[in-house]
Amino acid sequence: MKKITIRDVAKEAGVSVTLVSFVLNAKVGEDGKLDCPVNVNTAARVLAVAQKLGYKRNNAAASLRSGRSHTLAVIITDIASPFFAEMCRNIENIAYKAGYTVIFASSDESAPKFSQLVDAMIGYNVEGLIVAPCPGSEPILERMQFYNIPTVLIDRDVPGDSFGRVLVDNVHSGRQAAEYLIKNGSRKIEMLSYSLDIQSLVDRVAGYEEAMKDAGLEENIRVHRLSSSSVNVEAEVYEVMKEAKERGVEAFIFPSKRMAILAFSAMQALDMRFNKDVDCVCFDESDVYNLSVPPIPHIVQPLGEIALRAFNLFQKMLKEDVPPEEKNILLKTEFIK
Amino acid sequence: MKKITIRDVAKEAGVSVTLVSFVLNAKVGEDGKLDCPVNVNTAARVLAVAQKLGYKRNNAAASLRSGRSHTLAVIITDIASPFFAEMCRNIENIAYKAGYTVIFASSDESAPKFSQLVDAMIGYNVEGLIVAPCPGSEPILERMQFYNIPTVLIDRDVPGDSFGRVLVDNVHSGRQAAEYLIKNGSRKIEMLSYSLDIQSLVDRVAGYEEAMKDAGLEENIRVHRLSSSSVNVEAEVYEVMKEAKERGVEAFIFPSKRMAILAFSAMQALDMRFNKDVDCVCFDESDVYNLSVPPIPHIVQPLGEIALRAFNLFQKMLKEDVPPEEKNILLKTEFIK
DNA sequence: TTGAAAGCGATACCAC
DNA sequence: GTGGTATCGCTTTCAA
Repeated sequence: MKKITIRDVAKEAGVSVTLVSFVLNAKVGEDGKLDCPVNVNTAARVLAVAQKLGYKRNNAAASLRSGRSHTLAVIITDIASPFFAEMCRNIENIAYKAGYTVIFASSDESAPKFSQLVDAMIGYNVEGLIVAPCPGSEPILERMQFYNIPTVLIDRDVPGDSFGRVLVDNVHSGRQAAEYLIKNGSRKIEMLSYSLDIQSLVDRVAGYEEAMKDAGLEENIRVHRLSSSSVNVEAEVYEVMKEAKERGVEAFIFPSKRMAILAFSAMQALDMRFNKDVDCVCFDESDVYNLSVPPIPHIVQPLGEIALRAFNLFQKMLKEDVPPEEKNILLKTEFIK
Repeated sequence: MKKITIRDVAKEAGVSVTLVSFVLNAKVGEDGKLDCPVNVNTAARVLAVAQKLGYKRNNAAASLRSGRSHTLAVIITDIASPFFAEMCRNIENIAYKAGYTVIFASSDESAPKFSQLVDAMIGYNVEGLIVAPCPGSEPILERMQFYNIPTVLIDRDVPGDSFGRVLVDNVHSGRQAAEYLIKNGSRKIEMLSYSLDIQSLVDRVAGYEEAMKDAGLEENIRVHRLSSSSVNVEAEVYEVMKEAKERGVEAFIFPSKRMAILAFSAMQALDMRFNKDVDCVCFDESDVYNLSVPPIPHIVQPLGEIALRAFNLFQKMLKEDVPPEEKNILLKTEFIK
């Protein structure tokens, strides 16, 4: 009921609060011994008393005094998206092992909410921020810079050379998808995309086009751009697939999970079968990919590595000035067969 | 760069720190006016100065002094599970509107990690905990009680009458599934489950059995219990489905997403088609359910409502003693056609 | 090795 | 309405 403070422990152990603080903050060295200028016996006694009394450090007080919070903020656009959820889990695990607590939040793609969140995080004295920026977040991210809080971008880029970045090479992933299909014998390979300029999709398309050119299949390049705003994307995709069937398209690249699912629905209606009538490579992760036999090959972001690199970069930025070449990390995607 | 404190604001505005604190903490009344004993002009000036200087409250200091943190902890078993991810998102949204920050963490079904997390949360002075307990968490949850921190259980139950609970009626959901299939004309309705005693599955099975009895189909009750530990569940499920096909089973209930996917894979291999050869009702949420036409009916937990009820219950418990009948909330599942 | 005492930045109490 | 100041629990000099 009553909170046990460092004073209670000190009194009970018959030492000063200073000693208690020393002992409680000492790191255990490799030899298993406490790394602090305190008599081992005293230290042991303090530890025992703290345990007995059920002492819990008051982080607010510690943070206030020391200026450190051992807290990392992660703001993504949508924690309910499987990609980000898995990302959060990875970051949390890594951070946890390093003694950090992580505060997650979703911006919901809203700049005002993002702004409020950033303020809240500053108020929490977070030591760093890992963020998937939403549209309009550039000026807000400047605030982190003002407070000198190391900030690492993931998933999406925004300009600014103070940020760290851990992004994936989407051009390469588009290439990877196309090359796989080419190697598998397809020639007429087409791609779905949005008419919107979403950078990751633009890059994937570019990679696809490069690979097609390299294979001398330049004439077969064809990208179907869906008007993502349309209420009737289903019909649009259906038309694309129907026409593709008539034209004898051999393979498709679906650069997002959403598009893949739309396409599969259409294919089902058109009685087109994966691996028989048409080959394909998808992106992201979905139960649907693993349902068919053989599973549908897909390309995923290396989540674990993004998380690890982002956290390590944050820690490095916290400690020292990191040169630009180390602050911009570009990872390759993973191809899952 | 330099942190702006309340003193800086006070000095710049030519008032005392007390006034600044009053103004900055005042709630805006319905009339848009600040609800505090401060001259409106002074208040406006203070607000303007704070804004100009870019003042951000130091939560650590505020929390230390006031004992309040406006922070809610949410510990679930796995933040990467879509169910929990969506749950977190809902809780975060609701809590955010109420002025709370949420700290999420996953226990990974590990009691020791859960214990560490709980200690960390206590150290953060969280005002409440919403938790999906993992096996072995009972004694750890007692600690929250010791510190008088309102605790609300979701998804799974553990004994203890100090906790709040927002759970779903799984017996009812099993019944719902069976009744739907019966109404749709099936008689030979069977169910997959695990040999393990997972309470939610046990309840769903019970509901199924009740509904079958009520419909006079007692003899058709059949529950296939998979040895969940088996490395070869796929083969096990395949056998069940194959044999079911031979016996002419008309419908299946798959009480978890995992089982549904296993079953669909097997069905594909056996050339059994949903809605044609066999009807079914699944649980949880998956892309797979929406792929087929018509979509596969499934039963989901009412996420938004669980989140809302859990948060409201936490707030109520924080303010006052809540009678047991209000502390135990049982919700109905949602049937999605 | 040990301890006394000075703050960290806010809030809360009390006096004006 | 307004302001002075003790205080929350801890870390951090500095001195012994």
